[in-house]
Amino acid sequence: MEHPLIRDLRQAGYRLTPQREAVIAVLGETHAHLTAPEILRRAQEHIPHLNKSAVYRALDVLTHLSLVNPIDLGKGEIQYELNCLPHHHHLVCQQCGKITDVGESVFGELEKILRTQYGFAPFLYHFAIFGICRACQPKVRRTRVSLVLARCAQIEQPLARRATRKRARPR
Amino acid sequence: MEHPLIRDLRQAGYRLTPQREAVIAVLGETHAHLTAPEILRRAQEHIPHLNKSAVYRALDVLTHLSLVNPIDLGKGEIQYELNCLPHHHHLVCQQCGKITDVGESVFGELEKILRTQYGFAPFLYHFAIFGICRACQPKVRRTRVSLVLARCAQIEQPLARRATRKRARPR
DNA sequence: TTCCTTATTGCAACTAGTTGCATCAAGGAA
DNA sequence: TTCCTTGATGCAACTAGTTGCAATAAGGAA
Ligand SMILES: [Mn+2]
Ligand SMILES: [Mn+2]
Ligand SMILES: [Zn+2]
Ligand SMILES: [Zn+2]
Repeated sequence: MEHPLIRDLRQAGYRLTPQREAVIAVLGETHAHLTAPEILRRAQEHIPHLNKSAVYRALDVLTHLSLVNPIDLGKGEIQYELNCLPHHHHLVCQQCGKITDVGESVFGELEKILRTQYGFAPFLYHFAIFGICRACQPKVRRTRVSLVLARCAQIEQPLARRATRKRARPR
Repeated sequence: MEHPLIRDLRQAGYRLTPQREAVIAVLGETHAHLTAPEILRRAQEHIPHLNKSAVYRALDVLTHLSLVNPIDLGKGEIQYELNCLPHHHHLVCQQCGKITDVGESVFGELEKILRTQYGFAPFLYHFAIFGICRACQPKVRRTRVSLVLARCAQIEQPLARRATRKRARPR
């Protein structure tokens, strides 16, 4: 019988092509977060001369059908995963990089407010919420940064990327 | 006297360069959301031979200091704005594209939960929340899409981009 | 099964964004 | 004011992602 994602794709009026099938297969083979170039590379094991445009377009279609979630964990790359239940979200510490998974219930109240007060039906599939984890909060200097105050204690440390570059070539 | 953002930049140990000053000036001149290429173009009116790397790196620094917010409204481009108080967020309808601004209070309960249950201090500066607006909800077909059900009524319509391409060349 | 419509692909040319390294200059120290 | 340290820039070469168009093929109809 047919993969449920493929059924949904067809039901939405899209055609099933070997290219899309390969992308779905790659995403179905793992529960990890994959970048588009990674997906391209793996899908080429199924279809050797698969073009990158087809992959990007397939990911667009699947994302717009909410069959796939795009994820930005602040690493400077977008990752993709199948949209599975139950949904989960990630707390990303800007200081140490630690990622904590949380269930979908944290958005319960937000969803209620948006539905009742705004009549808006939100898609709360997979969020990355940036901030400072418990362990890092004492380490973060209590600098007052312009308009963003107390409530949002600020980071003072240079970017991970820049720091890396620095260490790599101390001259 | 000194611009507060520049004071914050210095206080965090970064140097003030004409390049960074130009980027800050461009963002300060407008309250609109600007893309990196737009910022580059405008900043080159201040510094004609300004290099794009400097702009991207300046935006990185300002973002990591939370002086600037990067914004993804689902248009396939990242926009930037100064991080001003009071914070606001956007509800983006996936069906008609309508964008509704909401205040920061919608995240009140979420922030409380993350702080008390997880000890996590979130940065809730500027979010885009995707979903379906009140007006579009009747239009959205009640298709059951794989694992994502009832609660998350699904979109069946092709992407805006692809639709455009389609209309543009009906052959 | 064959045909037809048109969605989808591959491709090429493009824009966006990243990175390593040599050079430059901000800004603190003397 | 001059010097020095080292953070920041410019550049070039790269990867990531987008787009218009001609060719292809999915899948419905006959
Ligand atoms: Mn995840
Ligand atoms: Mn905004
Ligand atoms: Zn941390
Ligand atoms: Zn709408």
